[in-house]
Amino acid sequence: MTMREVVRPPTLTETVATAIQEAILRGDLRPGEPLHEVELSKNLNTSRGTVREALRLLQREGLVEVFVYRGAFVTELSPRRIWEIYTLRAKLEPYALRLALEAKACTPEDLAGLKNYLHKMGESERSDDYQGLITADMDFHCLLASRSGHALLINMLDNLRTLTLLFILNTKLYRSDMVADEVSHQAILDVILTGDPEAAEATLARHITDSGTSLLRRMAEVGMTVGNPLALDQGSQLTRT
Amino acid sequence: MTMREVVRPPTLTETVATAIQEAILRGDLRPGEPLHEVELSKNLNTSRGTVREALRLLQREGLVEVFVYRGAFVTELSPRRIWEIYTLRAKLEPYALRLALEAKACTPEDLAGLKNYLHKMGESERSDDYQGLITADMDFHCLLASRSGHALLINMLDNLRTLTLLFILNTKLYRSDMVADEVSHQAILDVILTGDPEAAEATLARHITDSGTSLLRRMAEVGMTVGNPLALDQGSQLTRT
DNA sequence: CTGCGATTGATTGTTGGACAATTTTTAGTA
DNA sequence: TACTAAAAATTGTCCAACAATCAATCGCAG
Repeated sequence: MTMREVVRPPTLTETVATAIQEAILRGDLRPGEPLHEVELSKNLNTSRGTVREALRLLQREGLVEVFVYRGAFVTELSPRRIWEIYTLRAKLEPYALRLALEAKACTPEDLAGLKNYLHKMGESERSDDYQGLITADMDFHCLLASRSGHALLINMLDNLRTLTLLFILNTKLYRSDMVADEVSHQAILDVILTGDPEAAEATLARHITDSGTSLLRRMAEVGMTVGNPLALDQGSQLTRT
Repeated sequence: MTMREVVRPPTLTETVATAIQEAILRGDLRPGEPLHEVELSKNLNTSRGTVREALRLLQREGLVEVFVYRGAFVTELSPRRIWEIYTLRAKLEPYALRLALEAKACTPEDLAGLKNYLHKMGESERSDDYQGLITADMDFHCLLASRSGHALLINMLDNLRTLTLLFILNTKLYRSDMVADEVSHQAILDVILTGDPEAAEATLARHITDSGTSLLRRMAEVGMTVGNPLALDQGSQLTRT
């Protein structure tokens, strides 16, 4: 008898959580919007407790912020927070790639998958499929990270990527990066094929850093605040608490 | 009227969570031990729901693992997981230090604090105060990280440090590292005083990596498994899922 | 005696209602 | 208008119950 992957039927809390998450990433629930427990429990036909747990789950992913006695809100991404997300990704994702290469964990299928996502990106771009483009982009980075085999790292990167998604989908700034990103991804793929962990790590780090700074710069140009009108502190500018 | 920091009275859930956390770090609850909701709610004079939320909080910190329909358990740290924790700390903590130095965010008081923790470590060592020694060690690293001003990063490092604590307190292996750690910390302090971010980052990275590999090596020697008797895979050895 | 399946018991998942604590809103007053 | 106090809305916490699932026990065939 072959080993079969047992799929646990998701608990109701998880179902509710993903429902809310999809609503957020679909744009039905915008950043800063309050998430009332009773309202959600009515709409989703569940109890308040279940909604509470679901909201805490999303809080763990960073998609929702919870304040005592004030409730849960869709996370508002300040430029500062976006900077934090991109700097962390720039540190962690290249490290994951390095691990994967050092362990020779990238199978030919993986490489084919990467190439496929790359192809999808180009295709989505030509057909003006914004959503598809972003999805392919995320899948590309996701596959890279997953091959590290580093569970904690993979989990962190998952959350950071979800936040990146939330940010990108709520600003239309990403579009102008499409072409640059595609050639950049091609470069990454090339480096991976050489199998040099050091070089791959450096290349990926640069790609992520560039994406982040590019987005932040254009955010500043447009004067966009992504919901939270905080100070537009540039890059490595730090403020004491 | 001066701005006053309002201290929110901790919610009951948080109180319960810290109570359980302290019990775990005190060693009353050992890794792998089950945490029954009803039992805890009786002991702590609260409702089951409150205990549930507290357990999810601890799950987010990594101190507790929750399985559907099976309950919560004190996290069992496999050598593999310990390797993951130390590699991540080795990547993130030095980066935090670098940020702090680049932003010149280290005040003289901070340096005095670091020196103080260093002093405490030496003192605790001479008086054989194991707990005090570890606490001072953690405080040292905590202060370093906090000055980065990078909220996401600080949060991640907090969780990783708690896990490190859980691990160290459940193995007596740390003791033989005491002296080495103290001189190592002194070296870190020296590099910080020079103010060179690059050098400080490198020094701290080496310190953490050394601590991790040293602990893992001695774990393997003793054949210790910290609860979970998984494969004792060495360092960067990776296994596909 | 051993290995297997069905039954039982224990524990978690989920519900609904209720009340307390706190915030937010509203109304009223100077 | 600004400030204060009452009212409404929302979250925090508790309780009791039932459903769903897991762990242990028991009986039975081999």
